[in-house]
Amino acid sequence: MDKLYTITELTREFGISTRTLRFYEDEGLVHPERRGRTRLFRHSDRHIIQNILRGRRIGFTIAEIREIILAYREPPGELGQLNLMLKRVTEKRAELNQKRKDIDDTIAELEIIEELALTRLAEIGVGS
Amino acid sequence: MDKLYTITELTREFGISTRTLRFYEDEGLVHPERRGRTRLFRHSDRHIIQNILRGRRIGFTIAEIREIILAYREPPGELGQLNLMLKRVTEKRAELNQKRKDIDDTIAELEIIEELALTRLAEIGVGS
DNA sequence: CATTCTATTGACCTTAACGTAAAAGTCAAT
DNA sequence: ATTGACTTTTACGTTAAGGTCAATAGAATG
Repeated sequence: MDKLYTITELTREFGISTRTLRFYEDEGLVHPERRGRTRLFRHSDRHIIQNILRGRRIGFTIAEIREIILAYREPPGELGQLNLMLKRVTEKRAELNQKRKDIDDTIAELEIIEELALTRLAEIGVGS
Repeated sequence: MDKLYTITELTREFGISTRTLRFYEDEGLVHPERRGRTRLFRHSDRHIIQNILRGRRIGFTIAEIREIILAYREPPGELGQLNLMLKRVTEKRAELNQKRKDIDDTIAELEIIEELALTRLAEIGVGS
């Protein structure tokens, strides 16, 4: 089962446009085969698309996403590059931890807003 | 102690530009006083700026941030609006929970990358 | 075979969130 | 009174991540 996906199959599955997938190909993130001129995506492409969308949801740029994908594919051979990569990983992790905290704080704030609204609703509901 | 902040005090504290703060004023998020023409920011403004930056870090647009700020300031009086607001809050919370999961998954992935790199480093370190 | 989808390429267009530069005013200190 | 640091408004510029549109090409189906 080496299923190949057409572009519209994937756009429907992920709720994105064909333009978006072609853009990701132009950016070198994904490498579909060709039958004639039409693209056929492999499982690996599909998996990468999922990663891209995940990265997108948490606010990574395409450049950052590409960096992570590449780091996964081919860990650099040179010492300097490896140390640089470790530093970048540490930075990213700190950034993500900050975002986690921001999200938790915002959820807490949303809950306060929710309670305000519910209280207000109860008042109106009783009064009317 | 009703300290007022100048614009550059705040840009330095938060690591943002004056342009950014003026933009936030144009967007109606912040309402500094004026002494002559120069802006003087209150504590409440400073607090809102912190909220904006937090929202920004987790990828909210200015419009979304404004919506949250307004919801906090003045819970709507009308029933339809209140119900709409509750729906939006529920949506936002779901979105934030998804982002939390995305972040956790990405952190896990970064840790794999880190281990790959450390292993590679050990190999090189021993070999040289 | 003609038609009807669906895909492709190339080009220019769009939006948010500021950046940047110009021209000019304010204020304290030298 | 000039320098220097800081501020203002106005206005055009920029970048990322696609959107949109036109013209063309294959593919599939009646």
